[in-house]
Amino acid sequence: MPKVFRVALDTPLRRLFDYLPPAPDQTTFPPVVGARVRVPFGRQRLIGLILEAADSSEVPAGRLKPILEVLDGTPVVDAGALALLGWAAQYYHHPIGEVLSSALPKALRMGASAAASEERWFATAAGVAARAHGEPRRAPRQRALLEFLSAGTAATAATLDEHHGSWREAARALTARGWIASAAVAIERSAEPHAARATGPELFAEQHTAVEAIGESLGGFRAFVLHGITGSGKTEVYLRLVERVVDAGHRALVLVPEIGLTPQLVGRFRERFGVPMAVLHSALTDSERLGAWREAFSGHARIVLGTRSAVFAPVPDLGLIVVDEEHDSSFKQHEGGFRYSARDLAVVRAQQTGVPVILGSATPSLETLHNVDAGRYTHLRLQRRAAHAQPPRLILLDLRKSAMQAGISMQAMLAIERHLAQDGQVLVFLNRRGYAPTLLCTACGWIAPCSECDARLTVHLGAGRLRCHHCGADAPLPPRCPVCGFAVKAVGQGTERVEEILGERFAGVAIARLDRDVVRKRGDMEAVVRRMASGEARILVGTQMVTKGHDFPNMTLVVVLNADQGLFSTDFRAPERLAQTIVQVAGRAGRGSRAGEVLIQTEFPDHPLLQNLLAAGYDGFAHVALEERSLASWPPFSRLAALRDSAKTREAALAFLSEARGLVPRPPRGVRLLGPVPAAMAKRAGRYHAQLLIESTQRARLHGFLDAWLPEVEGLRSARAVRWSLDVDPLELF
DNA sequence: AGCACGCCGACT
DNA sequence: GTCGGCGTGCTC
Repeated sequence: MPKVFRVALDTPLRRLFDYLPPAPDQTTFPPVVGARVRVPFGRQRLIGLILEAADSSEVPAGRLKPILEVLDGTPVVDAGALALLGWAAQYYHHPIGEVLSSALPKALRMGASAAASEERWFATAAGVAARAHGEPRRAPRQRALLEFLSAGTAATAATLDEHHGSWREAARALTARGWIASAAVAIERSAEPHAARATGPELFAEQHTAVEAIGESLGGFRAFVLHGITGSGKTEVYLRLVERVVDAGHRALVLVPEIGLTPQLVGRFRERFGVPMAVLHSALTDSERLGAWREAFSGHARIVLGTRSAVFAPVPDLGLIVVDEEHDSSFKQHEGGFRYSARDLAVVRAQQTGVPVILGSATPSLETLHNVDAGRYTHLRLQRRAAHAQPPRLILLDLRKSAMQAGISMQAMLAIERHLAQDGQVLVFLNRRGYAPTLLCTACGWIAPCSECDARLTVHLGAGRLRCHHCGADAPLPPRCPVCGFAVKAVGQGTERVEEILGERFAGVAIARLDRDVVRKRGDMEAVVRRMASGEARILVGTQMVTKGHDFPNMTLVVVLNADQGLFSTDFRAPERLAQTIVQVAGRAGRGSRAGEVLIQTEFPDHPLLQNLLAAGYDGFAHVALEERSLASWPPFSRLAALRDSAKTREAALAFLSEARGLVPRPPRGVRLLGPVPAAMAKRAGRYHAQLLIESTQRARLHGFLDAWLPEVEGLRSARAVRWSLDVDPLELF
């Protein structure tokens, strides 16, 4: 046996810890790489993962402690998963222990068994003998239970529930006398026969070409961009390929954005395939998550479908990875310590595993399109819409020349009226929830501020509250100005107010709203979707949430109330986000046989971005945007990392980053440090935020620099006074 | 990150 | 006289 085991622990320390083998004992498994261990750590006992076995340690022998217990007989993290997690730890410059722990469900980190097991009850030899003598004589329930357990094989709790009602008390009494016992037994799942499954629709030529191209690559790595306009049938392409993979006895991993993992999508997969599926998303409870992980780990699930963190799910004999809506920002973890891109890691995983990966989107990210240009990804297009669907017509409405009613122009109102009269449904898109973004005093000009953020409080009229959308602060809506006592008024529009205005204007027409305030719990979103699908509601008002997933064949008009947020942002990604949002929301129109109309309200109808998007579509936009990125040397033509921090004062936040920068008065060739600067919204939730950008045109240079620099940054005294984090490939810059 | 140890203010 | 503030140091 190796003399020491190197263990990764869930601490921010960037190193492994060496332990001696456990004392010989029947209760512990032999230690192997990939198994969990319980170890002493300072005064604590932690669960970690064995990453290496070695014959010697740098640590003086006297300081080494033995492993207390090995929790797994076989690795819970196999060599393939370790390779991916190791890659991620290096690339995102994050401690391996924390990276590993983000890949394992909480229940496993707490010591739960990796294999599903269930409690089984059986009669002991003493029990069988006792029963033969007619025991127990005076307890009929106990006698019935003992008789039942003596007769057959070990019974599950479910079986006993069925035959003996409330049997637990009798079981306790029999257990006390040593006549019966229970044990946790691993659940053995028989391979389920492939149930009958639905056959898909016939493929269009383009879909067929895509399926064939990707199908030919099964068995080896290749990255495909499935670039298909909304309604062109990307999902059908995924389904066909997943089918091939599953039929060949392999397994598929499908990643979807946070909001995209709807019961609708899960239902579509379930209907299609009569095979077990594991579904992983953020709304699961710890035990549900453990259950889904076990389904994946055991190989019982043939398809693993999940959001961001599912990229780390165990999938034995993986044959294909799909990333749907690859441009979606929810694939990038942007909070907490370990900030990774599940889309990028999916490509790495596919490469390491030697399987194809499909990145699907109607609006691929510029990074992805750049990879196409560079020849790294294969571009497959779906340009035809299903059935006889026509592409929607996009029209800019000049707000400067329009009479307005609470943010809605007269032309838009008339168009809504017209489409309703023709039995169409209407989508009104506004990326701002609540009733109004501002509460203003009409006398003294006071504006309700958040005391903890550099932001205004949003009016939520229905709830009668003022809320901060940045820190969650929540206060009653004041009836009068707290400063001068005069009347206050809500200024500007949110979805709640738009719903109200449209309700007044189109009395008798049912209106549905879809935003984070409406969708609070499971099933809320489906309820809204059902109201629209049934035709009961005919106008849908919503935020970003409406851009994902749902098809309303009767939706003939889309109104974008405000396209201007983002036209003049300092964030270099703002135009990309705006173009994606407009194209995605426009794609909601006209999916049936009727042509759709899309009205975009703007004060800047001549803005090149909008003009270009209308004239040349998303492709034209992307082409120009990539040129601009290239000229300015922004990603994907350079690589970025952001060192961010927050502190109780602005000075402290800036001081740490300045010191960090001061460590390298002359950065290495090809690496630039930009900042530090306060964040755009410097104060958030009572803390001051700032950031320092690190830029390089070459990835290797950037990472080489970070490798050398970060340990020094970590050691700074001022690092203790702030909360800091490193974000590699940041999406949001300010 | 935890969790200790270690010295200086307001309370039973 | 103690309870407790968070500065500093360590974890195989």
